[in-house]
Amino acid sequence: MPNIKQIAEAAGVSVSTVSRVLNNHPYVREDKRKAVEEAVERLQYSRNMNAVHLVKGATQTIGVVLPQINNAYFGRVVEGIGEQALQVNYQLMLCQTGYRTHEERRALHMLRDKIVDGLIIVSRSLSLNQIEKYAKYGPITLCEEVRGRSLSCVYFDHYASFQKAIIYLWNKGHRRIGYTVNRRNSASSTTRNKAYLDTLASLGGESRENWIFDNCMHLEDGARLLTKILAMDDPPSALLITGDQVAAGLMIAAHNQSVRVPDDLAFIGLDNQPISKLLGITTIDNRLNEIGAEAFGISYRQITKQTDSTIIQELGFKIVERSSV
Amino acid sequence: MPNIKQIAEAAGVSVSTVSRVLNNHPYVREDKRKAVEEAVERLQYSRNMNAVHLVKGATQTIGVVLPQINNAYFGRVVEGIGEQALQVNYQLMLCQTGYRTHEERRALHMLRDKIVDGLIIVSRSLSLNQIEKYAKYGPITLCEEVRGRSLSCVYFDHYASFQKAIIYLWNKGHRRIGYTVNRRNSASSTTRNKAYLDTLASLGGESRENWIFDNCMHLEDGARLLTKILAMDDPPSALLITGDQVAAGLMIAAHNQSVRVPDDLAFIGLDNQPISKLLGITTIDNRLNEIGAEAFGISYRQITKQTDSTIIQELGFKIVERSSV
DNA sequence: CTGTTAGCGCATTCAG
DNA sequence: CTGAATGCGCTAACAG
Repeated sequence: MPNIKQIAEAAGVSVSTVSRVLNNHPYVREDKRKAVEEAVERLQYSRNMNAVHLVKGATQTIGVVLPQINNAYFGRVVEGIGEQALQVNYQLMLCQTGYRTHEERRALHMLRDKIVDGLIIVSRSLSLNQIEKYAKYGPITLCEEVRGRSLSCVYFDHYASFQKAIIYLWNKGHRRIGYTVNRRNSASSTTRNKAYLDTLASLGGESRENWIFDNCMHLEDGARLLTKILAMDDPPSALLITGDQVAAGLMIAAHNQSVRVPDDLAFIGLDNQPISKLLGITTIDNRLNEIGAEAFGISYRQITKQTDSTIIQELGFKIVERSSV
Repeated sequence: MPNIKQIAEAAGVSVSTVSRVLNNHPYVREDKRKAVEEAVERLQYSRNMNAVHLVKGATQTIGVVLPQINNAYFGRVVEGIGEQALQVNYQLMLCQTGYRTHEERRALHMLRDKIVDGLIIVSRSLSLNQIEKYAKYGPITLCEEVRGRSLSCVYFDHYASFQKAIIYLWNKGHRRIGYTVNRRNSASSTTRNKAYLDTLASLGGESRENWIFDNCMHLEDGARLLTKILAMDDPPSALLITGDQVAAGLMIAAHNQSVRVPDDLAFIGLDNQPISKLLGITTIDNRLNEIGAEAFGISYRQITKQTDSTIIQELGFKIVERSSV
């Protein structure tokens, strides 16, 4: 592998001239440019980007932190990030954490150690305090609502969406409303719980602790959920399911066990995944692709100094009516 | 951000000594080591990994090339890759290509330009000839059968699995057997077509061009497929569906339209995804996670020079009997 | 328009 | 066990 110096020699110019043609600078005489291009071609030269990264102090790479890549929810978000990254020639470094704080910290270190120029944290275990410590090394964007910190974020309003969904169920006649969460102690779960309690209180409805179901993340969890509900003395008549995968699992299991939807059990999903359409599940479209796309946009603008302050961006949502309620 | 030189000064030692403690070298006097560690702590020092990458000529990063990340098939493979990478402290660079050769080439350039130490190509559009040109820059591993080239691979036997599945359907009494493919002109599709023709010929069965359905990749494609089949004069009675997402879409659509499975239409899926279990779809378990894990292992061994020659590895598969046949 | 030169930050010989 | 010196490959300021 030749280096820039050898190209310079071969072309009979200086290294700076080579660098100039490599970087498409103007003000290079045409014959010298040709000579360099010829030498590059002949010697099969290619830049060592690590040297470029070192001298530029940037890598054109942003890190994406998420618990697992093989997941419909995260997949959509990353897809959104990836599409935007492509547009501006940025690379994506994937950090699969499994919600282990050790791995999340490793990702943060990549920012500190200049392996990535910025970080998008799609979901996390680490506290915001821990994360914020690394903000001085580069822009960090979270996919959840974060205020009053040196962290940017893009999110959709969990509170409002829950509220709207509960009212929707209420207006359809449901009075025994429950919901599922992915992890009970996550930031969004806290918000949702508040929305649940507030909204039912304001409607004069009842909320029950045992109508809240934890650890619902995957398809199988939906099937498990049905089993649990069927065994209850006081089952809810309607559920907010935070994720269409779980909703799909629930729908299929209901079918298998001849539980009628929505008559015996009604529910509303989340994410508007393709499967919810096929199964006729009423869901909330929260524009996951856009969340990813915006998260990248924010990081990018900050990296390229188009803006200095942290950015807080909320995206809208809407209920997609189908036939599970 | 301090650099190694400033740490050396602060600790009253030379840069080489700092470098030694940073890299856990033996033969550093305890008091000097302490002094360095103290300085690192106090000045909040962290290495600029780009400098390390430059001097070491490696980045501990491998690139993963795939058309789209938001996909159950690729998700499983990447998950397998990621888990292994974590074990040995390697990073993953994601290259979402959308099967655009331009983007695939960009990934190849990352190898050439020393951004990544190796490449795993999960699926591609580019020809093997094009890809092979880059093998001199670092190990490239494909997730498909490739022989007689300077490329490694890990795969499961499409031919044998198709053969076995067809015989399985045949033994269940089916005589009108068709199949679906993702992209008609991909490497695996060619192999499958051969297996289809060979096996049916050897059984004395019939194979028909219009029993082969192209562009079947996603859930929705399964629903579309059913519509197509229902409109045929001579529909197949059984199908090999190359992907459980498509099989799931087909199953759900069949349910919605009161098509009885397996009586009116039987089929066997592929990938043994969670949804196939829930829907009772007979499928082929081709160990996608392991394909990813092995692909990483191969790359890793080659990068670390534990082996020199290209590696060709085949993984087994088995039919998982459920109730769609 | 072009070449010289001084770094970017670190690892690593080679003497001692 | 330690430090001085060299080089990894490239960019950019500077002087011409």
